[in-house]
Amino acid sequence: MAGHVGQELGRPYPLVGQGLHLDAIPPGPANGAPHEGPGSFLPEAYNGAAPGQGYGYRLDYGPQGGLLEMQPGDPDGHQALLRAWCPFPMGGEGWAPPYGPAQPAVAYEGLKPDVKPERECGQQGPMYGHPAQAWGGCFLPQAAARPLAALPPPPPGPVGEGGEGSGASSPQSDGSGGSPRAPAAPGEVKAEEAESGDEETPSTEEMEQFAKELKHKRITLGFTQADVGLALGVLYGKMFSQTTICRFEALQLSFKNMCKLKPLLQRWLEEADGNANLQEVERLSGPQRKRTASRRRKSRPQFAHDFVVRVWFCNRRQKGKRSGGCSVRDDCEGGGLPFAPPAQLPGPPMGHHPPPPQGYNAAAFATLYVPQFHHGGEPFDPTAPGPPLMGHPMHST
DNA sequence: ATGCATGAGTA
DNA sequence: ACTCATGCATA
Repeated sequence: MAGHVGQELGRPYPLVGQGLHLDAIPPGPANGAPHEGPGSFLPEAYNGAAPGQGYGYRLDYGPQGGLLEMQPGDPDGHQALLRAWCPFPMGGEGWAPPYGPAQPAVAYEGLKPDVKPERECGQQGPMYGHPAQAWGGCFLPQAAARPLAALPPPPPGPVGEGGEGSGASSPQSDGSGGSPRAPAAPGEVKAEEAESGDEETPSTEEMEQFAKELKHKRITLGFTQADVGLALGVLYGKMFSQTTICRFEALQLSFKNMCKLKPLLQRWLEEADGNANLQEVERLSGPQRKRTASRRRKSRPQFAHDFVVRVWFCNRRQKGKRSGGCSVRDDCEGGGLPFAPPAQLPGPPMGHHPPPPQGYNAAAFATLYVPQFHHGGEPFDPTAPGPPLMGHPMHST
């Protein structure tokens, strides 16, 4: 379950590019409330457990974060949207943890090779003059890591791995100690590799090539290594540190490890690249419907933030009406609040956003992971007053 | 970008 | 005891 959030196969909603993109919200540090766990900027923050339904993501805008949940059958993702953020204190009135506390999750086991890697040789070969651990182990062709495409659909449940803490927590699928060595000699045992692309055990050259490409595109797209590491967490439930991404790019990981990470990074790359292209296309496709001209274009982070705030108010009004009896149509207009907002909003509304984590490139990250909202095929600004938000069920309070 | 530490898995 | 994956802290 875990480790599989956002996997394309089972992912109910696509990432940026088609309709609503809720499966990834830029993680950020908890706002205000100094508490650990959910909401804090930790890997665990992504471990929204969703036993039996949908996929969960912590939306770190609130003090306790929020669970962004997506479920099949909610094509527009409004349900998810409305559940995206809960302004109420955890456990407090109005708050019902969708799935309970985050649970320790398993790693991205899908990438664990089914077969024990077999070393073909035991020669030393610290490639690229890097760490002693570099390029250890190699696979025989049939021992290649399972292609991502063959991974089982993301079973519902906690995502990612429990906190990485300081030590490693990755499952050691191999453990075979042995002299590091480059993978199979190019061309020798990797015949059937061609068709499936790179999901098969790549050759050293391919790996180098990929690492190079990754770095290049990453930089081109404006992402930092940390961004990528975070993205993997969001997309696949297994977050990686800047260090790891850096080492991957520098080919400083064991070959086996490289093989394990490659599919994830490859997918990230495709995702990021694809999105970039899409945006370019949209940009070039001319001035379609101009958004409300007067409204300045918001940055995506701001956009997402505003949306959250907006939903909060909507829910709040709705709640008020339910108890107050007012039955006037609520158009979610920003003005004329039927009641005064709480003196202190627990989330983004009143607080200020703490600085993003080190190396976190919010702008670039948002470009790829902040959802874009569409309504009837047309993109719309959920922070704007109007129909789009209306009529959609709200998160039960 | 990398030295060092850590913890899981293995022999 | 040792290998390995990984992250933190820091240069």
